[in-house]
Amino acid sequence: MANPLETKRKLLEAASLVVKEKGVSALTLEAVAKQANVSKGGLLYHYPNKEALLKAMVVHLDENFERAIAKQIEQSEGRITWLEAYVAMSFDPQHSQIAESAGMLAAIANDLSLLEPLAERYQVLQQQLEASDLDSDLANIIRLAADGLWFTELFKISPLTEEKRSRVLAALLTLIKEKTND
Amino acid sequence: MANPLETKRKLLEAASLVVKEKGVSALTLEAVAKQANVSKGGLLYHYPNKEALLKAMVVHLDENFERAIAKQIEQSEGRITWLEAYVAMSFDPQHSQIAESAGMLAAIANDLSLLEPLAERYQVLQQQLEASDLDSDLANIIRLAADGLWFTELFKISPLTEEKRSRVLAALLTLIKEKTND
DNA sequence: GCTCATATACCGTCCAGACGGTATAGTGAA
DNA sequence: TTCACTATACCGTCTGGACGGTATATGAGC
Repeated sequence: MANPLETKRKLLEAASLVVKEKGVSALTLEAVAKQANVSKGGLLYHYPNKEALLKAMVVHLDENFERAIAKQIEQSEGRITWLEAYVAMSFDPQHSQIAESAGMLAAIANDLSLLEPLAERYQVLQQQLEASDLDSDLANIIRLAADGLWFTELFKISPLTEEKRSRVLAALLTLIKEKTND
Repeated sequence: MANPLETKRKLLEAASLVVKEKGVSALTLEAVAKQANVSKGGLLYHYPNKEALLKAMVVHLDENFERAIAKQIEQSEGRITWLEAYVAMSFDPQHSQIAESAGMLAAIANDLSLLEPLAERYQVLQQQLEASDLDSDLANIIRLAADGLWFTELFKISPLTEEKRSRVLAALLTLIKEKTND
């Protein structure tokens, strides 16, 4: 104990777990504290109010996503582009089901403005897009398709089967390759 | 008075307005009743509990969307396909900002399972898609892109300018036309 | 055409419980 | 002594919803 960063991480993960298992409406300070094996006072020591906790969840989600993309690009030693990594990431069941997306749900439930850090980040992503060799409109379409899949899966309203999913992913990646530099 | 359907409609619209203006967390029975100029008891008479109200909101959203698509197809006298109408609908600022989308936010906040009617409907939409003349993977991509735009706008995390928006829409429609029947 | 019962469409109040947040006293490690 | 907590008690507020009451409409029986 006496490691504040570790405790904070524990609290964030606990919060995500609560949302994942019991839904956003069950995300109370007490529930999070209990899940993290921390007292309510302890939780409030690190996050002075609920909003601070929610903000941290959103930031955490964003950082995770970006870290994952960067890692993919790095591992490929520069052979895949940012857009490809973004698409692949969005289609990765492992990632799209990751508990951190709970932060998004929680933010929506409590206050849409909590998503603002995400919106800011999106503007940077948009610049990445425009800077790519791809036709800008097509790049946008592809990005939106990736987002569409991510959202529909998050809300469980996508009827895409596992097989169709990977076919669509392949089609998207082909589209990127085909249209680059012409 | 004494027109239950009218009152129900009023309540649904009031609920959407509350969400739109004050956010999901402000969607209380009292707030809705007040906005609709109905007593709380009156609200409870029509929707016996909060969940019933939320369900009605989701169904309302779904019906509106489908009606709008059907109308578009009808007005074009069969010259535009279902997918085209779907895409156009999703890109229509008028519609994407329509208050009814509030039902979705409210459902997310309270219980994701309230979105189930939407999920069922999506399966029908999916069949419409597969039945089109378009290559199935491409059709899915286009549909996902439309969804992606809708969601990112709903959550206000899309940096697409008005101009870029219409360019992307045009590109999507061209894509549909180009690839139909080859 | 009048009476009376019943159903519909509400109104307004009240309450138990939950929740966010505060306060306080104490503990154990560095 | 300070940091990083634990444990518990408590407060004020809000919320869903139960409840009892009321006005109007409908319709049956005479």
